[in-house]
Order: sequence, then structure tokens, then C-alpha cells
Amino acid sequence: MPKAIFQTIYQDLKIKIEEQQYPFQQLLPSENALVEHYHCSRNTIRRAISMLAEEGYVQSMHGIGVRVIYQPVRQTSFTIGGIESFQESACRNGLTASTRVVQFTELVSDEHIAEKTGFPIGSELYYIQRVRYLNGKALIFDINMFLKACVPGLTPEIAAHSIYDYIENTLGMTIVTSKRIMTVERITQADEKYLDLNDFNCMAVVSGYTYNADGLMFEYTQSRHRPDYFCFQDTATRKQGYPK
Amino acid sequence: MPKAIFQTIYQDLKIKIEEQQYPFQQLLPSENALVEHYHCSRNTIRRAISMLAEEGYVQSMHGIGVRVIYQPVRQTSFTIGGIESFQESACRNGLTASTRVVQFTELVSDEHIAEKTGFPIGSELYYIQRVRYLNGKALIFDINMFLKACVPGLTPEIAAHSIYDYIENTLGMTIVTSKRIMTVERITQADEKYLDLNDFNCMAVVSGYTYNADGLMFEYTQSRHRPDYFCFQDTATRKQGYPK
DNA sequence: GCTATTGACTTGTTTAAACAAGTATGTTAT
DNA sequence: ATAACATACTTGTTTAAACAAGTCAATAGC
Repeated sequence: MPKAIFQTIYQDLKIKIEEQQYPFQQLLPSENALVEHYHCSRNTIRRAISMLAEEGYVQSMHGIGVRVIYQPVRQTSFTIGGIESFQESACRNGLTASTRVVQFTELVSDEHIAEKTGFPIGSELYYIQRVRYLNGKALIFDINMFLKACVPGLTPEIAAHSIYDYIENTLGMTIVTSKRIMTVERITQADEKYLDLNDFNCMAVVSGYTYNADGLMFEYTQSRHRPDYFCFQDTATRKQGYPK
Repeated sequence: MPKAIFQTIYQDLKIKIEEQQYPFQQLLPSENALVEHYHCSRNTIRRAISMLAEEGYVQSMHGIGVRVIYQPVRQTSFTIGGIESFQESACRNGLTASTRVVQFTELVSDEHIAEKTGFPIGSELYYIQRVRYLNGKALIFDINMFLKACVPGLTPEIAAHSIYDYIENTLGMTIVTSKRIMTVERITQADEKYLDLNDFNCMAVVSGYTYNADGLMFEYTQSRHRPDYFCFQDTATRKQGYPK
């Protein structure tokens, strides 16, 4: 439930842009006009607009106005620069999702794991392997490692449902920042064993490092997607003011 | 040359974090301390900090402070949520880069192109195919389409050097927003013809839609990377204030 | 007719202030 | 000892104001 004013305005403008009340290539009402409409200060309006600009919804033009550059997306896509769980993504794309836990153990981080995941050597971890089904097809293979101290009481039953739901709603922990690296890697024996592969010899791999509200990295995830069901969206803005 | 105060502070803090003057997991000086140090208002400090948070350098904790969560990167990576040209990326990663233009023609957008690129039907375009070499190996195949009206005077010679350099420094146009979609696709005949493929049957594909300062989309790019030389970085922050 | 200037808009940057709210560390009262 | 409270921090939100700077159109002067 958004209580902050800028959040409310941000979401209201976002919906109006998505519904094309403010169509592609048109200008938004000027900041001063929005100030009158929402009965708030110009700073608050500017904060909402800058959030929309970051997501590629609008683009401000000095002396002119704020242009809408949002266009409806083309196909089912998996992430848009936010942090979404598998469940949330599937739901948003209108797909039937299910999960099978194929491994659930505990282990202690050694040198090799520390190098790959960033967990200090000696950390006690949960190690989980899951197969994700979309509309009945085995398409995604997930490997998760959680800091045991941060996610106590994890069970295979929770893993089969939604770990994020457990973390946020049951444990009350807040997930804040996630660093992700996308690569394309050759298929492994586990991919072949668990997934419905169509003679692809590569997988789209998203490696994620997730931090909680204390700034502590508590999760490493490797998510291996069958190429034809993978799509990753991103909006970049060119930094001004480079040296020279 | 950054003249804005918040830019200066942002870059100064960024460098200090990268040099680990503010080490991983430590807190930055409090906002009020930074206000004294930089002789500016708290808002200006907060703006610089929020930019660092967006890039995954720091994370603010209500009532506690701002924690550094930056860690030096692992390997050669190709993009970090900014807009970088091939030249800039290669330079940053210390690689020898060269480019061969294999096609340079003009064409008019038809229904099929409009669907794929978003250019309106009838737009006059430059159509360019380029092979990118890193340390002598043909690894990337680029397909570019530019709105002719926006990038007048483009030549194969410019394409062989750096189109972005031409656009920004010669034409004086500013690139602001770029929307990108990452997918993994099967190799094409052109990939086989031009690139050094190592029995991969997929390519990492980045499709980009670039907008200039007028909010006009003037470029569509498809960049096809050999999987083992591809790495894409991203930092996401979980939005607070979801409905219920 | 053409150019230059003015003025009314727009967004961009910065400051100062006030208050809310979360955290940690005391001290006090039981 | 322990619980409750006070208080001195921290970051988070919002306002109001001033000025800078870019755009655009109408107007004045030649």
C-alpha cells in the first residue's frame, strides 16, 4: 500500500501512460500543471517523473516538456529491471507455473563456492535445485544458495511454493538490491536430465546476488533458462557530464 | 566536464568506493557529515547517494546509514546498465577492437521491418551490417538501422570507426534513452558466414531501441554475440509500496 | 521582408527548513 | 536485573523559494 505521495503520483501517471491516456510521443502536462492537479509541490512531481524516466516511460526535454516514449511490450518477457519472483513473473505473463524441488541439502561454503558465489568460506548454506514448469513444460533450472542464518526454517515444502513469499511475508525480511549477471552457457548434465531441451546446446543463465535490508548478501541464485523462453528487458540512460 | 554539484559529488564518492577508501560493507559518512565536507545542502548529497544506490554501489538503511555494497567485478563484462559503444566497452576491458563493415545500404521501412524495429512504414533508413573483432577473433555481428533524417551523411568509413562518436561529436546529437531486450537465438547463415563460431548453435542477442534528446527513436540495433564472450550486468532494486 | 529582442513559457539545479520515522544507547523507575 | 522511557543520532518525505537555462512565438525595429 503506497502511502508516500510521490509513489501515488508515480503509479497514477504510469497507469495513465500504459492506458495511453497520455499517448506515445505526446507531452505530459507541464510540471506546474501537475502540481495544481495533484495539489503537491513541484519537487514531488519531479520525483515521480524521474522514476518514470528511469523505466523508459518518459523522457524530459529541457525547455520543452516531458515526452512519453512508452510503447506496449511485444511478447512475454521475464524481467524489467525489477526484482520479481518466478511466481510473480509467471502470473504477470498469464502462464501456469509449477515447481519441483529436486534437491534440498545444507552445505558449508568452501573455497570453490566462495569464489563463485561471494559467500565467505565457512558460511552455512541451504543448497536447493528446482525445476520450473511453465504450462507443463520443464523450461528453467534453478540453483539457489541461501545463508542459513538469514533464512531460518526453510523447508522443501516452502521451496516448492515460493521462497520469496516466505522471506518477505513470514520472516518479514525486506529484499532491496539484486545484482545480476546474464551469460549464455553450454548445457550441463543437469539441464539435460531435468529439462525439455529442443536440441539447444546453450542456456540463458542469470546469476543473481541478492542483498537484504541490512546490506548483507544472503542469496546466490543461478537461473538457467531454455533459450526460446527467455527474454530480458532493460532501460538504460546515458550519463551526462563525462570528463571532457 | 561535469559542472553540476551533484555530479561532482557523485563521481567523487564513486571513485572513493571503487578505490575502497570506503570499503565493502562499511557505512559512508552520514549525510550531515557529507554536507559539511562538500559544503552543500543535504538534498544535493542525497541526490548523489541515490545515483550510487541505483548502480548497486550503496544501499541506504533507514535510521542506520548508507552501506557500501560495491565489490570489484569478476571478469570482462560488456554493459552495466549504461549506454556504451563497442569502442568504449572494448577500451574499458583492455581489448584490441576492430570493425569490418560488410554491408552499407539504404532502404525504406516496410511492414515487416516496421513490426520488428518500430520504425514507421516508409521511413528512409541506413542499413548496416558489421563484424566486430576482439583480439583478432570475429565475435560479434551487428545489424544497425538508422533514421536517415536523423543521421545525415553517414558513410561506410564512419561506420568502420564509431557511429556513436560521429553522432555525438560531429552531429552534436545527444543520446538519452535506450531500451534493450536480451534474448538467445539460433545462429543464422550470416552468423556462420562472418563469425568464428565454436560449434555453438545459439547467439546472445541484444536488441536496442535508441532515442535522441527529442524523444525520437532514431536507431534500431541488433547485436549478436558469441556466447562465451558475452556478459551483461544489471542492478535491480525492489520497489517498495506494492499494493497490499 | 528580415533580424533582433522581449517575454512567457518549459525543465534543471540548489538551498533551507520542517517534520516523520527508524535505530541505538543511554538513564530511570520498578 | 529488567522493562520503560528519553534522547541523540540516522535516513525518508515534503514544501517553498529562488535562480539558471533552454524553447518558442510574438513583437519591435530596421
